[in-house]
Amino acid sequence: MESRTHNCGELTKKNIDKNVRLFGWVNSTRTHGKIIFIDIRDRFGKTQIILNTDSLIGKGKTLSNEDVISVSGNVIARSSELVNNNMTTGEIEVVAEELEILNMASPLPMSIHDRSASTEEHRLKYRYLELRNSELQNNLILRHKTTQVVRNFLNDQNFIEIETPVLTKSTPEGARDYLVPSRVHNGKFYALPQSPQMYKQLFMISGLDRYFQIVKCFRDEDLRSDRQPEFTQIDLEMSFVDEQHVRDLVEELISTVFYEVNNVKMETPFPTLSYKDAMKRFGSDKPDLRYAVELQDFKSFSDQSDFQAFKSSESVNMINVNNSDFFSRKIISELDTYAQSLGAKGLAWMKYKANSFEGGISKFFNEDLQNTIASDCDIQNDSICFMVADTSQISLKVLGKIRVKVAEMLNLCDDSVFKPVWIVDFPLFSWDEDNKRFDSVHHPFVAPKDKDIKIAISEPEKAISKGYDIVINGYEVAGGSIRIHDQKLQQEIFETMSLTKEDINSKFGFFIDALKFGTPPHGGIAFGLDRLVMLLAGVNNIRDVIAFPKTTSASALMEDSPNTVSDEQLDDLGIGIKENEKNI
RNA sequence: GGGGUAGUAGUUCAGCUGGUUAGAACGCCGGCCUGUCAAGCCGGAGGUCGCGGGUUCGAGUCCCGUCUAUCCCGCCA
Repeated sequence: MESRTHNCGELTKKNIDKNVRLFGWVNSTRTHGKIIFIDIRDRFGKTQIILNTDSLIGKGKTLSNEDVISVSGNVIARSSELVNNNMTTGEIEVVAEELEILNMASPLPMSIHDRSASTEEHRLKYRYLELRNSELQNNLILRHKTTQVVRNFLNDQNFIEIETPVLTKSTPEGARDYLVPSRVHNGKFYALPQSPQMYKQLFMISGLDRYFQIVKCFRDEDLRSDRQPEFTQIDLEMSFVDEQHVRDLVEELISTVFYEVNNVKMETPFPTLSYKDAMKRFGSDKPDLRYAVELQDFKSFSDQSDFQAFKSSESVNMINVNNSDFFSRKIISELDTYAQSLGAKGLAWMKYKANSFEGGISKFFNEDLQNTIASDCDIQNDSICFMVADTSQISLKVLGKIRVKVAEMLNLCDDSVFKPVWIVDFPLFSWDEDNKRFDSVHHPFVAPKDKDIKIAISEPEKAISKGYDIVINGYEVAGGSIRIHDQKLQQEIFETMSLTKEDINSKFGFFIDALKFGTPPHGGIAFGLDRLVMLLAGVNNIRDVIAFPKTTSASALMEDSPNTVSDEQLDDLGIGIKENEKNI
């Protein structure tokens, strides 16, 4: 095969009169009898080819889209009226001397120029074709750039990249594990890692000091637009640090990534919110700070009103947004339905126009009270208030989701703006009402604040952790903590979570054992790479930044996995499938 | 596990309160055309209306079930 002299995206006026050879796919052909235009495409771009001799035209007529061709010819300038400013190569064209069809393509089952012209089901089945689309290719290139920047940055900071096992051990905490049956040990199973948590802590015990890895993790839980069953973490851990050391490094890493990949300058230090404040002000532990709307405590006002339904509620919160005219009966009703689907009894509202409240529940508030509310809550004319009354937890959570929904409806989010925020001071434990026991808010290895070490055991619900999350534009992009390095405390934390001594020993025994042989203070963080790239790419779907993603039911439509296996394979593993589970 | 939306030609969609032979665009096949750039013009082929059942003289349309995709709740230490 002849050598390619240039790719399809690099020829410019500088190459005029050069003889070149291009390889690529037929992007489109335009036949005009005695002249044929072909756009030849590769990953780097498109170039217009001219066929204008009888033999080339004969060959050109047989071309169809996506045929793979090789063209050699001369680069010529286009006259000014023929320049195509939409193409980087639009100032030139190549007059073909030779055209070779390397491989003909069958008609494609989908358009590669317009992704929206096919259903996602169809696009996933022919993902290798969808990946010819430049938008999707750009996302993968962006992902590549991101990991390159991360590797360089961490390498410069003395981190070393170390791999951890993929066949590992199931643990009782956390998400459901993906299991891999063992042939050699019939009846036993490996688990795929939910994260390399214990391994990276063991690296610190080993004295490796600074570790990172860009690594696949697996969680067998139900999916969302920002969740895949297998996803990639940028995982890192460092020794002899406290929260501020990790956070400083992570801020530098993030701002370096955003600057080098997207040319976006981020201000450091990032703002910080306590978990408590985040819930109170935004009704979420992953608030989108691109819009200023905040929740307000409305209980003291509603208690003075005649609205009985609110008086009996533990908590009433309110958000206020502009553009009251946008909120028609229909839109309000949609929001009410949404609020109810989230567990609220309903969504109350009233509009503020010409210095008084109207509609919704406004009639329960007398004029004096209305004036007090307007001034105390800083209500502007032509705005609307939404209120949810319930337990504090439900009221905040539901209104937090309404806040996001309303911002979406009003287009308050600018995708070119990035607002990072640290969420800190999480509780160490949450009470699991179903199982009547304490559960880690992050995971069992998170250290309590120094002042809370004692109460972590005596009054677990009051202890605050050394955990921290990074939230950007409403997405939890990274989460980490300072870890427990004291063996006794680790043991006690497990016991606080009502794990039996046997369970602790069989699941975590090796790890607790390791802690006693000289464990340095250490901590780290893990980024969701897919979500980070999602933000950088300005898309709101994790599948758009993954080459071969799975559907929301965790199947792969292209290769049709998961799939059944032969009886021989099952026999080897000592596994039988229950009859009623077959063929479904 | 629960709720919403969608499934009709190769692809994306239209198809009204049930009624003759299920339409359009793009793609495909054939023809015309020397300046197009998602080229244009003329002609043609192409359908198990997701699947199963029911109601009806008659179902793409109504009812029940089911499958798939997607969004959300639960879930995701």
